[in-house]
Amino acid sequence: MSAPHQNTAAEPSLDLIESDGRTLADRVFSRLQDDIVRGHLLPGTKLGETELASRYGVSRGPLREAIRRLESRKLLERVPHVGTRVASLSLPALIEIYHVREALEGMAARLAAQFMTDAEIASLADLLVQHEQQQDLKEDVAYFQREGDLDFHYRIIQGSHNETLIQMLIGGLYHMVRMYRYQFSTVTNRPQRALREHRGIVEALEARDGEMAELLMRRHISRARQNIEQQTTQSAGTADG
Amino acid sequence: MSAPHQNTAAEPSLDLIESDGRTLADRVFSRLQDDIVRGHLLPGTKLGETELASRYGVSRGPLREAIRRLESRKLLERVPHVGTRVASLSLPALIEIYHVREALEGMAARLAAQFMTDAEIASLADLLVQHEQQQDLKEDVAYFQREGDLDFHYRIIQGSHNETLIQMLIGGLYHMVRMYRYQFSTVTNRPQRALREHRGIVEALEARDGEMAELLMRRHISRARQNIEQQTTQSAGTADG
DNA sequence: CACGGCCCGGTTGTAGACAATTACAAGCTA
DNA sequence: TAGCTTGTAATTGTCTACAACCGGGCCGTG
Repeated sequence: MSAPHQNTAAEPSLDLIESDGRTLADRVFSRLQDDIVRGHLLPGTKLGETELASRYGVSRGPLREAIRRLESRKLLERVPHVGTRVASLSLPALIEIYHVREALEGMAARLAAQFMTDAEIASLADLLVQHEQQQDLKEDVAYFQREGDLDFHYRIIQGSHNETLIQMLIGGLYHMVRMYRYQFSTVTNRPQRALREHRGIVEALEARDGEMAELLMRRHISRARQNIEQQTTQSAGTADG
Repeated sequence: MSAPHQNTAAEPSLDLIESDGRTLADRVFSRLQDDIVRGHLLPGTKLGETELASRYGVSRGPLREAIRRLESRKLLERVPHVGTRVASLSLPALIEIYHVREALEGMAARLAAQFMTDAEIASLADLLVQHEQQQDLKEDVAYFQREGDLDFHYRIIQGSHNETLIQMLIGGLYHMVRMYRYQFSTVTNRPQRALREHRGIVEALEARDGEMAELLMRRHISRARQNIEQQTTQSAGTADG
């Protein structure tokens, strides 16, 4: 097993020597964020700078820059002179996020009804058809819930054509949502209903009915939140929306 | 005027040697942010790392960490291998921010009506009385517009008791709003009306009427945005809200 | 005279070494 | 034995030096 290059993928993440356009700090940032969001690094894990630096094959400089950026995204918690650990998201914090999503994505849906092009809406409808087929076939439902419906929400958010809004949701909140989903390996217990709600939203967009789109989106997210609250007061967590 | 210490305020920012609890990078971060927001560094200014480092009396390491954090707050724009410059906020971007504020602060007002303590609301009412007196005396109206009414909005935001929401508004958007105000040295042309609107919001809070508080706050911010749009299509900008 | 390639100064990106602070543990004292 | 003090190891914070990359000016050529 004597490897000339560091190409062996024994550890979850080792090499990022190959150079694209981005800088080392950028790549470490992406890599670390992915490891956190996908649950390779569990919440509360202590992150030693020296260890991480050698693990990713970079010096501590770029690593620290990546840490700083992840800290401002609330994915890492840092205490001066003490250390960095992976942020542990609490249930109340998650509920807060869903409340904010309700306001923000409701707004996004309203703007999307106004600004999305016909082509974008048609593409979104196509996506929904794919989801319905996957749903019918019972084929990898987990995938649908994990990434599929995020695509749905992403597209509507970007359809708002409001860069500030897009940045706040996709660049900020959604990392936490995704992290939560991976943490609790949650598969919604109401996929049928969620899918119906998605379809209703698309229909509102097709009708260019902004108020209706906002109403339905808010209701959709609100129900997802209520679902989380219900499930978690009993045992394990679950979400969609 | 030969000063033994670096107490002379000739340059906008020179010394931060005195050590409190925080780390160097943190202090540089605060200092830089302040210089940007208050307009000591004008939008579009090229920021050389070496020059800045010597200006603030630190090495490039802490400086770069501060830059990275300001970049994720959208106060700096960075291009790899090229350089960093102060973000120049465009009018469309500002309008976007006000649209988001409308949704977010409307939500904050609704939550504030639910969660603010009686003491907090009373204190807010006191603040408003102070503003009205300043207003009556025509005494430093600029101050009222610059910082005074921000206090008003800050308190309601924090009254929401939703940490995510607070972070997004006060930790994110409001820096841009403040920067805009300093840039255009804007004094609202409708202080009377803005003050009346503030009072209406407080009354809704006192009545614990969340829906009314949200409605009034949204209307308040919407009017401020319309005011900006009107003024800027003609000549200089102005804002409140 | 215009255009393209090359060289050079300067800036940013990265690495490694040094200093400062914290946390833990062993030893001393009451 | 309990509590405090102090010493030590390890980690983080900071600095200096080196390497890689970009931009602008110069020269040669069509």
